[in-house]
Amino acid sequence: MRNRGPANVLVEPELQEALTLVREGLAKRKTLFLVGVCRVDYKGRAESKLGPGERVLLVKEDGAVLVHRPTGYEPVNWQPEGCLFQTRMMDDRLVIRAIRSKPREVLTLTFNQVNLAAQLHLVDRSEFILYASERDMRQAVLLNPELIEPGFKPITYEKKVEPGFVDVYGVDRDGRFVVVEIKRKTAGCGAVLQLAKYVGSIKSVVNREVRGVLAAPSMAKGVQRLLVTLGLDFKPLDPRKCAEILHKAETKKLLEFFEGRT
Amino acid sequence: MRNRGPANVLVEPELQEALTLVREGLAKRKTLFLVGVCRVDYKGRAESKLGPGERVLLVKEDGAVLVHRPTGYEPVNWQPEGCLFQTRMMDDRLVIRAIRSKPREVLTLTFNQVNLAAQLHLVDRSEFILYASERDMRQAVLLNPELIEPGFKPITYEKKVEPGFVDVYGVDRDGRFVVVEIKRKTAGCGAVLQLAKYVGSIKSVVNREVRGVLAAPSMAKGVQRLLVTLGLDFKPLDPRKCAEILHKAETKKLLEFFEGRT
DNA sequence: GAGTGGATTTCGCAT
DNA sequence: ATGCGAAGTCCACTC
Repeated sequence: MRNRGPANVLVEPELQEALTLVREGLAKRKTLFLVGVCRVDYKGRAESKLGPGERVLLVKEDGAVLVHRPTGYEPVNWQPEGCLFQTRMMDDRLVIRAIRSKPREVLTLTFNQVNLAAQLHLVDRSEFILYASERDMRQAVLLNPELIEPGFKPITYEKKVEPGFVDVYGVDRDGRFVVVEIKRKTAGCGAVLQLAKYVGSIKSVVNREVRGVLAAPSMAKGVQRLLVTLGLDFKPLDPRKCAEILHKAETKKLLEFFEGRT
Repeated sequence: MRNRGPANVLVEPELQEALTLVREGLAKRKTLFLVGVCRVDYKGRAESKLGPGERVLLVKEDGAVLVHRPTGYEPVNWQPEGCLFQTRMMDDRLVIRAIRSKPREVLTLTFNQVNLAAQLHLVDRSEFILYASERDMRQAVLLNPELIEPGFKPITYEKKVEPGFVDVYGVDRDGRFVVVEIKRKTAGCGAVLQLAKYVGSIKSVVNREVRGVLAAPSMAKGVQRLLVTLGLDFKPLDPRKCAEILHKAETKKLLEFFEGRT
């Protein structure tokens, strides 16, 4: 039943056996999975206590720790990547301690019983692609300014002005200042008012014409009227297209990197 | 090797076997654990793609889903509690789909290979106690206003005033308005200035005396002088004691609930 | 149901 | 290092 195949798995092991597996896994930087009855104590930025119960412990290859109860999206206790470990038997219990130094935080699990223990080496090199975060859309606009309009030249982004942060700030083909407000999804009145505030704020400083462009996949109903009233422009911007642009740029960068290496 | 003991565990199963275990686990509302090579696709508020690689899938008893890569605190993809599942074989691959209705989000895992599959029923009834979040401390003050001072009567909390939000707002034994600013840890100058701003803001509105009380476990050095200068008060407030108060209140509520039922 | 603020938020980037 | 804003944030709670 034990130590079979590439996955090192123990079912209903003695605590001492589990300890051996845990130590080996930590030493080899493998992914650890432990299910059993444990107490959990955390002390650091805050302090928490959790009495005995059956939980799932996941220790990742980078030292991240997750303790999950049988319900809920969030871990009940955790430790971010890069922490150090102590393991030992104490009073017939298996104690696993994960220590983070900055800030100082200690997470202690005390197992009375282990039902399942596994030590796994996971190979995972694929790239994760998320379409359509606002940040990505801004990046795409900076890479391909013509997404806004022909001749648009970005100057800065996340520019701080009085009411907040301008997504992208630049000049158009005629040299007029342009404030671009990007929204990941259908732009509502809030986005327009925000843009108008930025335009007004910059206008009052530079004392010449400033255009405002709202870039979003679509507008909520009534927003167009508001835009027209305030003299602002709208430019449809597809999050997925933005993601493609970024993906291509990333691929190009990788290619250049490897060209530079060969 | 299979279906042994209380934990139903499969090591290096055929996909069809894994499917059976997954379906049984979902039907019986058990905790599911799957390790294997899979693709992950998400579509909902955003959209993401992740090519093949070895990952850990955790499905909890309330339908929460977590997909973890071998590194990092956060799941690469997930689904909050309460989602529905579809499972099937397609082109010799095991497909697990977790669907959330509001907002509409679909998470699809396509396994080429399963290295480890487990179906577990976890019993976990212990109460999780977190000492000292600011929110908990505020709650403790509302439950036991004498933590601030004898005769203190809270009126509202999280009261919006010009510069931000007042933690607790009330009247003292003499009917004077009191603004309470709670800090979870040693209060610095920032807390005092924040409190002073709130006091000033409210004073300008009500046009009579307003006291300010800083409630925190301790003060940073120099803070006392600042408090005295600004005419504000300090009240030591122990986060752990607050946690105890909340714990007792919760217990009392439970008792009342069960009394009401019998 | 929408909106607001906290979180042991984490994460990433800019200063 | 520090600070700030975004996040498929989640989560609890008010309106």
